Amino acid sequence: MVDEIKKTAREHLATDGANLSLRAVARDLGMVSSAVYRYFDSRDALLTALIIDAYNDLGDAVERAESPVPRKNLARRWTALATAVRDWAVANQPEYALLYGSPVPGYRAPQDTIEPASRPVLVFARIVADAVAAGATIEGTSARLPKAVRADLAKLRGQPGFGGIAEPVFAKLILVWAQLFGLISFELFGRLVGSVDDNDAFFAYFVRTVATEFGLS
Amino acid sequence: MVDEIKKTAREHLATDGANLSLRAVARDLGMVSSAVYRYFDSRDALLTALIIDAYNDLGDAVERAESPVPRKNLARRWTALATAVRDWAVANQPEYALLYGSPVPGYRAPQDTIEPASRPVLVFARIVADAVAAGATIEGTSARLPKAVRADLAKLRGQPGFGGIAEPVFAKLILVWAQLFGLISFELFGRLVGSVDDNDAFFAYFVRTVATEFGLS
DNA sequence: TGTACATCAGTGAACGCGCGTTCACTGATGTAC
DNA sequence: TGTACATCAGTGAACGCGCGTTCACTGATGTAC
Repeated sequence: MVDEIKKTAREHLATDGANLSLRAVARDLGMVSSAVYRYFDSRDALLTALIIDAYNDLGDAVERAESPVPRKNLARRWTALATAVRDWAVANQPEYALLYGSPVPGYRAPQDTIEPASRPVLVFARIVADAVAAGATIEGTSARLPKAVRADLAKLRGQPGFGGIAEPVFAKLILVWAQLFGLISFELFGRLVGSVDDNDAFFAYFVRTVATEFGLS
Repeated sequence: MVDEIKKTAREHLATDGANLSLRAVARDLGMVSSAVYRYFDSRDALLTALIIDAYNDLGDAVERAESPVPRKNLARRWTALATAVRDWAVANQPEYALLYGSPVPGYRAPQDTIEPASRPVLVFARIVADAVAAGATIEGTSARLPKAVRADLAKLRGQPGFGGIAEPVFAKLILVWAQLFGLISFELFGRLVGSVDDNDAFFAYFVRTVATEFGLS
């Protein structure tokens, strides 16, 4: 039943975005609005459940795409990762907007969204770490990194999954990650209309340029 | 009076986001809700006015920052541009979310938002065109550009402001533009929390790396 | 096999609130003669 | 200088709708003896 409610709520995301109506969801299910309270404490609790599910769904998709690729084939691992993120975003636009668009007014994401939210970037970090270990030359890492940034990034080196990534590479990782999501947002939010029409081809090109920048092969 | 309404509506953007309430705005102004209809045809018309104003405000800020820089100093022009975009976004977060965040559910942006929306990227295009004219070497433009993308971008070459920018450079321009907004969105929407704390320093670093990639000096 | 009881998913009415939009109107201000 | 009139910003009530949340409840199902 919880799943039934979430499924219907997910459909409503498409039309209502984050101002999802609990009553409308109940109506669609043929129940009375108060019945939903047996399964979710409040509208925000339902929204949180949807957000966590969406993060995990994306995390699953990414890991499912990347893990079967041979560890040594770094370029294909990166391609699988990036493509999986975009494919998921295209297939689940309302969820993507919920996760990566404007914050929902008045909604504070609770702590338990953090872990699922970080799954895709951890996959990327592993690829980059493996590239570094394999001796890849990474472009755009030779500029003097400001002390403050270096200190910020140094804190993360201790965390599992980030070992071996030097600060300038880490900075590059974040910049490329922002680029990936910036590009997907541009595409989905209609900012490429009028310049790029073949989004598949453009994205593939982007993926290739990044592979080159990271010296992946 | 129109300005008064828009000013109050802008304040409401901060708390309500795009589901701005016309009645709440009227209430704040000490008028009755129907009075607003003397100035705006509907809630959507008010929203459109806010969007156009925001685009123009950003456009003004960008042009004001970039235009006093000597034409030959390409790196400083790019820095002025990028910094102006971010400064504006930081200072006007609700407006930024309205323009560059998730699309408003049920709202279709009318045609007259297009021209103001393109002002900042045109400034960037001019800088890139000047760099090309000055013989700069631009990184990440040597990969084979897919035919479909090449065709898409070729269409834009005829338009004023884009002359002289070859397709691979154009592709790079778009990718960097997506990166700029991706990074600003990450910062404002809280996705850098826990990795980068000193956002100013990190952004400055980003700006420098891009200047290098474009061979600006 | 039959009865008594507990569980619990879902009901229905209500609270108190908000919204966008319409419509006939008031009443102050400015203009024309 | 004084009167008649038009303009028009803003009013107030109403329409019809939606919302999240609460609360006492019904009634079917399953369990225990």
